[in-house]
Amino acid sequence: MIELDKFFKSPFTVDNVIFGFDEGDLKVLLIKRGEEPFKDEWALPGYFVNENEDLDSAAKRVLAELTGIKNVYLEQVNTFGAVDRHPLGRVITVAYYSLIKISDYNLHASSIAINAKWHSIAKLKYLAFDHFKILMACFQRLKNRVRERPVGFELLPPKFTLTQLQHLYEAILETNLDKRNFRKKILSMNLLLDLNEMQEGVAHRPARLYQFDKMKYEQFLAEGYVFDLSGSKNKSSKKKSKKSV
Amino acid sequence: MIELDKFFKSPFTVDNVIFGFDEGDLKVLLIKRGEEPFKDEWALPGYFVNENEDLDSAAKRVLAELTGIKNVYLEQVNTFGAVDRHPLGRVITVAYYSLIKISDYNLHASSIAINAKWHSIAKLKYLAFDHFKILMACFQRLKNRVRERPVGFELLPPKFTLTQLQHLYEAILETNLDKRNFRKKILSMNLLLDLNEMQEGVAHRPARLYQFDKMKYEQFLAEGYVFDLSGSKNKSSKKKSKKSV
DNA sequence: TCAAAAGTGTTCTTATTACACCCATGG
DNA sequence: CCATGGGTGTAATAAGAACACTTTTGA
Repeated sequence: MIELDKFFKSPFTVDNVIFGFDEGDLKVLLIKRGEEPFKDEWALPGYFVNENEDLDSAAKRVLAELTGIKNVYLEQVNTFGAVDRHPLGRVITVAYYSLIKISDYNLHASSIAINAKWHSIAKLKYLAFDHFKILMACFQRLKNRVRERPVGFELLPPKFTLTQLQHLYEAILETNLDKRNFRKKILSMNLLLDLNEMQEGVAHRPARLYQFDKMKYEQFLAEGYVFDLSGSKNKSSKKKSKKSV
Repeated sequence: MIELDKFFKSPFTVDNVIFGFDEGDLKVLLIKRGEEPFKDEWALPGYFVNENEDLDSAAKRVLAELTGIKNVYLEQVNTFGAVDRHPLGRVITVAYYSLIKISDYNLHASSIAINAKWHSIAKLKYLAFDHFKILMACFQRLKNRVRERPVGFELLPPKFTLTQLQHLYEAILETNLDKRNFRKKILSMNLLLDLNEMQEGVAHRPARLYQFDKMKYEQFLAEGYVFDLSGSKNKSSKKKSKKSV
């Protein structure tokens, strides 16, 4: 029988890339570090995993302590274990991302959150540790996920307009979509519930409000449905020589 | 400044799902355990990570010690850290899969390999620890990968026939493909080099041999090419109510 | 001459793309 | 009455799916 104690042991952490969507922009919740190393630099919220804690639970705990939010979309992405990734010694970190509705998040709910702030992803260039690399890995995963699963709705308020939904997809996919083609496609999936309600107080024609029909999606899933959002491209989003054969 | 020593530490391992393709069947290389726990059960090859070893290096080491093969396609999939996943105490494991050409692998090359054997994935139902779950996660990842990157070629000998290639895709995707549509599609990608050589010694019309043109693929990649193998389905592969919108 | 796998085109159907104007509201 | 974003349909093109027979070889 092997003896576990004879092997190298390391502390390990979870880091959580918390995505939110606001003002047409994809954002990530970062914390300004209060101590060395990387004091006063922006970093991903994360913490050491406890002895009796599963990885997913640890990631949820990090999120709940920071935002007070539970019951959230959470996905493990990758584990970063470069020997020198932490200046004080070896620390392995398991990266997660989660999707929250910014409206649910109350910045002043917790004391930890005092140094937390939403940042537009597009503008970020650097983070403490290897966190920028981690962020990019999670962003890439989200990009892929959003095409094949209806996870985008996790980022929107329960009632939303089709234009909001389109802007969300455009922000995540970093592309432009054609309005008519997008609407045609998304409505043809029959996953949106038309609430027969309208926007109020906007200085233009008010838009219809929709809700994601989770029940229907789960029913479709059971029938072998494949969510697939690929089309509805816009001329201006074309890259060089796409040859999707 | 934080003190790393005050946090919980755990040993951690890498497990490597080594895929191979032989006789039209997708296989995985397993080891029969020589000691408790799970003595005499089949398990994934894996081992503890050393203090000065990156995760990828550890996964490569596991593969090299077992098969003697280096320079291999390797991808990290997920990290499994359930508190009770190892009966002797907490051990976190980072799962990788690798793709090798079975012809490159010499079973008798190393002493560890004495208890190693290729198993058809389709027939497996159980493995030691949580390794069956890990295997399934890696298989699922491979399924997704193979549609969007030309990784399948890593599993074939350098020269192969179109039928071998089709059978490989069928084994990974667990579906049937239409011969004519498959050929049309794969050839239209211009990623295969026709070697103008023929199979020899087969009891039927000999097939042309092809080679994957890696140079061309990398050139296409740089131009924004998107590898996408979706079509060429066969009637008999149709599932219930596919609604790919 | 038989068995076994190689090789090959066309038609139908479905999905994707491109594109421009009128509508409803608040200020 | 103006600015702002909401809402709508059609035609052209491209991709996917269905389908059957002839060829070449070794045994």
